[in-house]
Amino acid sequence: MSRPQKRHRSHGDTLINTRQALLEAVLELINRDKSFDGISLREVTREVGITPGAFYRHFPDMDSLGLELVTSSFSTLRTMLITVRANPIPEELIIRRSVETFITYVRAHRRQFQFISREASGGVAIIRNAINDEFKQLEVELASDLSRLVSSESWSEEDLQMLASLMIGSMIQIVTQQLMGRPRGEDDAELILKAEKQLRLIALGANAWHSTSSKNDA
Amino acid sequence: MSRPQKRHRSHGDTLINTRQALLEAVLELINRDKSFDGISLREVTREVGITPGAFYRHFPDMDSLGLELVTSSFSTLRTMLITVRANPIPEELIIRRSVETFITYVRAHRRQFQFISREASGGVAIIRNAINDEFKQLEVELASDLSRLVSSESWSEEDLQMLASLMIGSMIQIVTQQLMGRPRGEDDAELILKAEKQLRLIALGANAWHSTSSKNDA
DNA sequence: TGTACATCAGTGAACGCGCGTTCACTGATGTAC
DNA sequence: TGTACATCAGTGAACGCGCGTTCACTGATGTAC
Repeated sequence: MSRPQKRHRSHGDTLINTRQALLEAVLELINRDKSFDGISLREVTREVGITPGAFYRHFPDMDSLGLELVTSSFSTLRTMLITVRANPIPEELIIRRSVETFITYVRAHRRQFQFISREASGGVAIIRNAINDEFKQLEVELASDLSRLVSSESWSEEDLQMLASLMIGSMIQIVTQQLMGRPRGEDDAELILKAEKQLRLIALGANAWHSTSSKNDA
Repeated sequence: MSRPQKRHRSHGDTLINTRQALLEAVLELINRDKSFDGISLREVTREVGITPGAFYRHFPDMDSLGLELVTSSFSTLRTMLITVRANPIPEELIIRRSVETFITYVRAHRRQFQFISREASGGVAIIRNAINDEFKQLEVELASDLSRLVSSESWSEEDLQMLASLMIGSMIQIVTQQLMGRPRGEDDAELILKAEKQLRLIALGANAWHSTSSKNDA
């Protein structure tokens, strides 16, 4: 009924919404095959439907917006990991359940993971470093979790980090494939199976680890 | 003695050199923290020292140049893999030697690997896809190599692909860390050791694979 | 050895366009009285 | 309930700049005679 009516939103209420819309606009543009480095401030505001100048009411520059995306995306990822850990896991199904939860989350937050995948080795150093710090942090946390599960007698902290890094690295790899590749034969179900198998193989390797590692260290 | 003398190079001789210089200029800009998506044609010609229009004497557009970089970078990578395979490997040292060769090559061709790492999940779809096709190809080749090494009785082709993918994926991960991270504690020697350990753990997992995988497939 | 001609990498000027940033402004909302 | 004022998200015009692409041109080199 009311005609378009010039925007001029007020403070308080819609401030947060426009801010959010700016963040989501960047994710949307990433999803449309841009890299953060190649997205212009004007594109972002155009996507949201505000004038370029209005951007500065919310962020001092694009980098700040990017850093906030890193924080919020990893916050989503952490929420997921808490879910995985919280469930009392029926022993042998731990890998299967973890992978399923993981993939479900990735599907539900597709664009955030796409952002992380793409910018983890992207061209903007400040964002790339922020992402890799977060990953490093996750590895430390996982290593600490593993130290409780594994026959801890002689797993050095270094080896646990290595194992955690291998596990997380493999999952990143799989997710990146899921998010970036064109269909190309492989579909989601196949990737879930592949992720499961890779983790299972790593777990087998971990079991065999200490019976042999010292032997080979000649 | 002779003063600068306007360029106007001739055909035949320096054609190839300028072409090469354009390719290398892009690698140089990638190395200076840009993504391919964010590099302009003018930046590239400025780097080489020719006028923007002259670019078109060598490539129809930036994408074509990028695709040629993919091809030539993977050609380097293949050369390396042939080296790794050609050496008669003294049994137990296969992993150690392979990792050493790998890291040495990466160091020697730093900027090509940087390009591949960055653009494998970058914002330019045509280049991203070209890179991932090359990786897929490498996985197929490695799987074929592995089928000769492994007690081949009951390794399915699918499982071999999974194993190859895990191995190559881990190495990409390590290399990306080597090329993209700031120093941040970890130095090269540590990464070599980590890569070695990860491959050794994967190899252990592979050895244990078939005694258990069917059990768990309930 | 000398001359005429073809080739073609590179020049430099021009074009219209989208960029980031600034700034005085508008007008809807919230608050104080 | 009504009025005056402060707040501040968003406007719209302007700026100088770097962009990709085009085009007629220049001049060094290679080739034919």
